[in-house]
Amino acid sequence: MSQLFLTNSLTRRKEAFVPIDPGHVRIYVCGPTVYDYAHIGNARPVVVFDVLARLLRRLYPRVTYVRNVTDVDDKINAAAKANNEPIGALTSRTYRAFVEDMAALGALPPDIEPRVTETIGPIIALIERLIANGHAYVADGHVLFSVPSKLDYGLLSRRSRDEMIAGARVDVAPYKQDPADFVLWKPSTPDLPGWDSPWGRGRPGWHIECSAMSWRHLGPEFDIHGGGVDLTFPHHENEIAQSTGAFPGTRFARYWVHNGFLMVNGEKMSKSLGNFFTVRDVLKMAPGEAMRLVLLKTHYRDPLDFTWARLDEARAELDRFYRALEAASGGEVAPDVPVPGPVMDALCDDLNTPLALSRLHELGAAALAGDAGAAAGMRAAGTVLGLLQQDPADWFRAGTDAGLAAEIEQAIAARRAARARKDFTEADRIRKALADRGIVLEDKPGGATVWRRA
RNA sequence: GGCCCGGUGGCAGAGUGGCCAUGCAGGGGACUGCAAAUCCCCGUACGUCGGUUCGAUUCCGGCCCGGGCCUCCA
Repeated sequence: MSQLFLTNSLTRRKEAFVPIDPGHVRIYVCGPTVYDYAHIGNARPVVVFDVLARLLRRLYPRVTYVRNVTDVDDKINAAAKANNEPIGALTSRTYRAFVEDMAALGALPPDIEPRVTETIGPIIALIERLIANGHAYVADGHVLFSVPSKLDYGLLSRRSRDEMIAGARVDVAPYKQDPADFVLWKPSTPDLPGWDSPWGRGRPGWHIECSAMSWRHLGPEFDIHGGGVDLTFPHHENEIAQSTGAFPGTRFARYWVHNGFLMVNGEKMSKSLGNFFTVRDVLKMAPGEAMRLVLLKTHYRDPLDFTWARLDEARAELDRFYRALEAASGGEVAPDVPVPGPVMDALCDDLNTPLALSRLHELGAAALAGDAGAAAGMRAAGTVLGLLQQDPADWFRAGTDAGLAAEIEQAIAARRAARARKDFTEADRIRKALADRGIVLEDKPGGATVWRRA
């Protein structure tokens, strides 16, 4: 069995992955806050950790992958108010859209998708433990985490408490004992979501939910915690403080895995710059599989610059992959074969998807030369990468209804007749007319003509 | 200001102390009625200045540039 290596943000080094329980690997990833359609930056961790989960399932007998759904949040409250829509309606509608979009990107659902609204009990229990352990205090209706009470605070982000305060942009509320302290529980107004607690009606702070949900579903200590680099501080740092503070002697997550930031046209994606794209925007321009490939063409830790040219390039690469599958196996799905070693090795080396893809291209070249085994290997590799699982015919001709398909076949027949009588002007006119509608014809050696979308 | 990433050929993007990445785009050729696809061939690549070394894109240091975090953010 291949040995998996992962870059652990805690040590900043690539380490051999050794699970706590080799019989059951447990991973937690920060999921979406459901207040609006997912943007392409949201899609990156989903796809990256989908590949990691698929890989872990190949390597270990049992994997539990937990990704939370944040359905209590100030942004949600604000969006619901702006839309004049009940909060529950907004979150369930947005969650459904998220599920659809991520499925379009080929991401499998996690094993468990806990919601904050279903985790209030564990959140309160966790806060009570923190108070009992001297890491939290009640002040002015709030419960706050006492950062100075945790001597090891700042290990993940390598930031001392003094450095944080030097940033001077922390909100120094009067009820805080220390400027670095953060909210675990805060009072709620009657018009906003709230739950009864020992500290009155209120709602949880942002960070506590992940500590509570991971604890509930994976225990106080588990293998991998994933998320975007931008969450390293303060979110992940605070999660560690909360969880290890509530359960002294435990280490919370053993491996912290962070995906790099996504930019658009060299700039940070933002609504004000006009370069903000949702997954839906992209899906109007290209198949989800092409967007997935864009996300996997860059190593997960590196910054990724999204451009429409890259999306086109990814589609062109997939054309070649599917052509190879079609050439070697006629589109037949091969029986279960192992993932080719070179691909597996690349993925096990800190999820090196760009290298794995280059090896997929090498298999593609062999498949184009007629090597059916290479094609089967591509399919197998695709099960880990979440690519190449379609029938090539669907990839090349998806989105055309039966009527259009029949029309194209008619045009092909007419062109065949024209070619038979050497009327190449007419034959080329027919082909040009189809090309103008995005349909490309290919004359095969045997005399057959096939079509595909451009 | 503090902490942290990254700078590879037209573009994207791996990797390595001395020899091929890979893909896309481009040029030439084969094939084709012409195309498309495929195959073959081609292009001074490693931010910069020093250091270590027989030899550095690869190791070390300074500098320059880009980006992230320090506030909601994947």
